[in-house]
Amino acid sequence: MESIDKIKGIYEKKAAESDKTEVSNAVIRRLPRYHRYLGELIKEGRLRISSAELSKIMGVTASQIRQDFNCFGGFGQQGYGYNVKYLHAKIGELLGMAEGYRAVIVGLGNLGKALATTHMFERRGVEVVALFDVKPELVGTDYNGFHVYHTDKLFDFCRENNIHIGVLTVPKESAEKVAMTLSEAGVKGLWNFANMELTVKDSNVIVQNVHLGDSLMTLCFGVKSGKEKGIFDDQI
Amino acid sequence: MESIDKIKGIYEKKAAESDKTEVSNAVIRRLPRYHRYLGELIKEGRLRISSAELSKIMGVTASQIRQDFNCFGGFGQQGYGYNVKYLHAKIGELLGMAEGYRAVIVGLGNLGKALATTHMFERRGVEVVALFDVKPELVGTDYNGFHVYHTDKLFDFCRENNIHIGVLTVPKESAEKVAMTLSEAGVKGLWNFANMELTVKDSNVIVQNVHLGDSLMTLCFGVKSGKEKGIFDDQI
DNA sequence: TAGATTGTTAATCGATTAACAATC
DNA sequence: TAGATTGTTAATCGATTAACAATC
Repeated sequence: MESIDKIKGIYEKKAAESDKTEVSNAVIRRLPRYHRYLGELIKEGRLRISSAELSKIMGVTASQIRQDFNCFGGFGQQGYGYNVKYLHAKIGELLGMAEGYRAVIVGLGNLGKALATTHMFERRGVEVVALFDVKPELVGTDYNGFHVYHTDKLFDFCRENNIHIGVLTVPKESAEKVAMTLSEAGVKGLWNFANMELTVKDSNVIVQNVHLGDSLMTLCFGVKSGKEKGIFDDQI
Repeated sequence: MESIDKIKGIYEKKAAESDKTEVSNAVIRRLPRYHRYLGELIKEGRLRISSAELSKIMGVTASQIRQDFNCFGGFGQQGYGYNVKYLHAKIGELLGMAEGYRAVIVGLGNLGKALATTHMFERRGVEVVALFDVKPELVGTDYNGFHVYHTDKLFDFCRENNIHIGVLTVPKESAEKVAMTLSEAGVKGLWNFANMELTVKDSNVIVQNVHLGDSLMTLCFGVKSGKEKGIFDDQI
């Protein structure tokens, strides 16, 4: 009896794993880039494109493009290629652009301001709901149409407003504390610009660290080693 | 005669390739992270560390650490481990921190200001020499101790001041033109924050694109797919 | 139908991990 | 010397590329 349950358990686990559609990180990290290029093609009025042509534009192999898209089921049609708009929409969906995610930006220094000013979030279906800072001259004001709250209010605000994403543009020293607050308030993703790696215990929170300094160093390495025309893309 | 020259050519090419010390991109991209962690260890007063302990701290395998460092020759000592300060210094050297690179920031919006304000550059041995913008209210002023020139002066300035790195925080529309100017003025590396991929023809220039939007999208994907505690690191 | 191009399997390549001999 | 830990080779794993049958 016991051993049958065990075997059943193993099978169920296997099934669950397999329909988890385990897509490799390598593929995931390429999705935003596909999305950008397809957006450009739409602007240019292109209706369809083959993996061969897209591969030339993007500087990757056609094989890789077809493999990548096939991780998520067929987006194309034999003999025709891919419908640009459809593919663009599908990848956008995969990336969660249609989920209506809501974000707060914590830390309104120059970087926080820069992020609050671009259209980066709205263009990707993420709504910035509020800004947070501790500086008395900022708290209570509006910036670019967003209200600035004191960071004391962060926990309650996120609880009450169903916030999915917290953007950390605070100084290194307060990053860990803010991350903790956000995670306890139920936020699901942290976009971390503080120059340190967060150790969030809550296993429901995922952290995306942005290390601009690392990017600069990689560029310096390239300059030093005099790489022939190299184009690096930052990602993850 | 011709065929002998041909063969000779092939051999010379092979030799040149082999002493190019071809280090994989995967390794290069990990170097800044090693450097950061070693910096932390120095702050903590650690004098030596084994690959085993470092692997625990950084969440990678000890094998990988030893392989990575060995791409550049032995930095450690059997039975002892690695001298933290020495290793930190060596990796810094590899990354070009001691090269005395000089940079200009072009585009003094919020992002340009953010970069001009952090100590990111000086901490990595890169000197910011000047800022550039086209806005009349900025041109001729100083920002955070750096002089702001009109972008018209970019070409001459870079020529005359031996600038290695150009930071592009200009709007998308002007990015391509600024990149061209910088590359013609002899700049060796472009750090591109404009939300587009540059096509620089000059094969002596390397471009590092920073796509913050891609990073945000990757985070959204993670949130959507409800990845169990995942920590992504942005890089290249 | 013939031509084009995907979806998908097989082959290759490269990167990571494991193992262990060298050596401090 | 014995113990520790690297440097390095071999084994494994995963990702990319090539090839081609399926099919629009």
